[in-house]
Amino acid sequence: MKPIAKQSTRDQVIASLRKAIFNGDLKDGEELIQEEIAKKLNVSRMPVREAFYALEREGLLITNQNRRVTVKEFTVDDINDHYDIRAMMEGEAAARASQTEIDVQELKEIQQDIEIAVAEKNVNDYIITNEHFHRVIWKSAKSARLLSFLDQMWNGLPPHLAEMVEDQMSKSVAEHNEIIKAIISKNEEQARIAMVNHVRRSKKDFLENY
Amino acid sequence: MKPIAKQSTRDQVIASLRKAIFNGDLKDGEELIQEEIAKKLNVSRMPVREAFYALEREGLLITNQNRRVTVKEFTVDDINDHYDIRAMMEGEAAARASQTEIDVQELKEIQQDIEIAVAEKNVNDYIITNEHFHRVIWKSAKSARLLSFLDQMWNGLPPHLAEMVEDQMSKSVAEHNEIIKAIISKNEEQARIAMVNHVRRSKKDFLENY
DNA sequence: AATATGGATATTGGATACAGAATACATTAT
DNA sequence: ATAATGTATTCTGTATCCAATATCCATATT
Repeated sequence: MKPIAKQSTRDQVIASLRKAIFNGDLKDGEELIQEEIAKKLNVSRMPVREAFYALEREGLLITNQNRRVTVKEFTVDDINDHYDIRAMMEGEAAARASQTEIDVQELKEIQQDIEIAVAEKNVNDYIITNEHFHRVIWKSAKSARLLSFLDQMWNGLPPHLAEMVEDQMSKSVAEHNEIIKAIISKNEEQARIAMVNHVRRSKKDFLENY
Repeated sequence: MKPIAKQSTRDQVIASLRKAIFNGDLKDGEELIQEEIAKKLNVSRMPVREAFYALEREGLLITNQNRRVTVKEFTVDDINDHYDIRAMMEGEAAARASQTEIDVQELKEIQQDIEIAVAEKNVNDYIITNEHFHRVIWKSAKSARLLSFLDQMWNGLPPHLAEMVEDQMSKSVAEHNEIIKAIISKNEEQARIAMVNHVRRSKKDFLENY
């Protein structure tokens, strides 16, 4: 038996809003009204307010003084910036992970799950398992700051903007294998480079489909 | 005439709490009660709640489910981590800044102000001008993500833990000059190295006085 | 007709009130 | 006496209420 993961209303609202933004149900630049969202989600305005605030800090919403919040519009520059910084930080995480007793077996197993998802063209499974892969590396880097920032970035850009095309997924698989190889051989700089390349290539594909 | 910078109660509470933590008025591990803080600051619980939430995301407070928030206790590992990640990010910022049309004149002027503060042994002025110096570089790096993360880090560790000793301030001045030199010569890697060294040395001094 | 002014409306920010969860304490049973 | 259970208290989370502010629209003024 596992402990029950209680979720506050606020966190549920955050999840709902994030999902809606990622789905495209809430479009870029759209104005959100506390009461409307509250009514739709059948909660009071209070948790919605706190959710707005949280998502503003995450960079997904923009709030102006006493004015409605709007869904952040991402420019090409924003996306470039996002991926460049992410590449640096994920690279650092991979480099650090390669120097620790990271559970390579776990990584390999996740990678197999990813390959299954890709073979089945199951985009949803791909997204979940891919995130898992990255998170194992982040965790092994053993840096609270790095983890927190990577977390913010992972949630910080609506992925719906780029469709997960088949082509992209298989490229990803190959790149993950490069990362695993570098980690196994405990080659710090190779791990960094492999990860940076992986993220940079994602950026390119993202922008091409944008 | 400048526009009046209205500040929400929430933001004022955030500022008060941060200051209290940095001063040591709120000690590591201390439990905070929403209503107590609200009463002390003569506001309602609501802005206090949101301030708690914001400071939790900043890493200064820890909140447990339905339980009081506590002031984060920083271990030596946390401090090492903090400075290491900051070194990486500030290094990146300096490297980027060196490749842009950064206002070197402004940097030099700030540096002069820092030198005055150091000569006068005015710790408060030193803290303000030093932050200014760093922020100019961050801004020139032209990365919203980097800026946001550096901002979080700058506010993320209570500086009261280490006294600003005279010795440290003068070392800082010399290091800043190295950074300026590298930026003037538009030497990207040199700028990065100079900044990384600067932050790493700060860490050492911080830990020695800890 | 164009611009400014004043008031109505919409919406947010903050205070208060109420409900639910966690802890501490007392009481009971073994 | 010790452990388990029930109860009271404290504090947090959510809802509702009130006040302040911004926007919108109608009207007046030049």
